[in-house]
Amino acid sequence: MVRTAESGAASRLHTRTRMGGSPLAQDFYLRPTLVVARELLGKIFLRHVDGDVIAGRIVEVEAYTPDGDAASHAFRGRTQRNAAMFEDGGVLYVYFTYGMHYCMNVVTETAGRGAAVLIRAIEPFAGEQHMLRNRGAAATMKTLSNGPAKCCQAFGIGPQHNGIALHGRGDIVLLDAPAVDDAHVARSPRVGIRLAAELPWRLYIRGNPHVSRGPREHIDVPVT
DNA sequence: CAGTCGATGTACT
DNA sequence: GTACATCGACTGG
Repeated sequence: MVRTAESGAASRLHTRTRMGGSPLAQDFYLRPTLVVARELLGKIFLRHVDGDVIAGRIVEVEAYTPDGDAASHAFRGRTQRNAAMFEDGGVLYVYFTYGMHYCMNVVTETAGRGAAVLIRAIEPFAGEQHMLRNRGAAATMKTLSNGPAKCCQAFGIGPQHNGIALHGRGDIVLLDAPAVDDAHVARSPRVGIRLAAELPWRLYIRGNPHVSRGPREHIDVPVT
């Protein structure tokens, strides 16, 4: 049978149903960045590619907020690289770094704000074999997606995905899933930054084996 | 384990 | 020119 765009979309909806969650609506992303970051923990990142489904549960994120956050790519205003951060929330911001890696962010708040949440680690949920192939020889099941560049590699995310919507009918989507209890959420300073290094805006699921290498210390203070 | 370091290209100053 | 929201290989304990 010829695969039309329509049947492709129908197939994707069917997969979402099997995964147990519906796509997060755009409203989810339009709220304050720290709130979105906190609630992204536990949600499902899913991609349809080459007839496969790759999916996993977000277990670690970092917030890059729009007001006075010197570590944010948007801190000095809009540039060619960070333009996606200034779109309405709910699109992907993908950037290239260290000469060889891509990292992906979920854009938050409303157009013109310049805010995003970095996806730092995902617990594989489906399509692990596909992820292994994408990651290459050095990868193991434990290191499939326990870091921001590894997440992009595992899911095949690259510059062609910069600015795409996560709440539409495309082949990359975030699915709702049960909230993670406060007791399981830890905070620490963000990893690998120089500026604003004291801000504890890395959030992760405490004890989850798919969280990246990062500070062991955590701060038991509610996210504000 | 932990710590160190090279790879490798681009955006921005 | 410099810094970079990283990774993986390698070292030493």
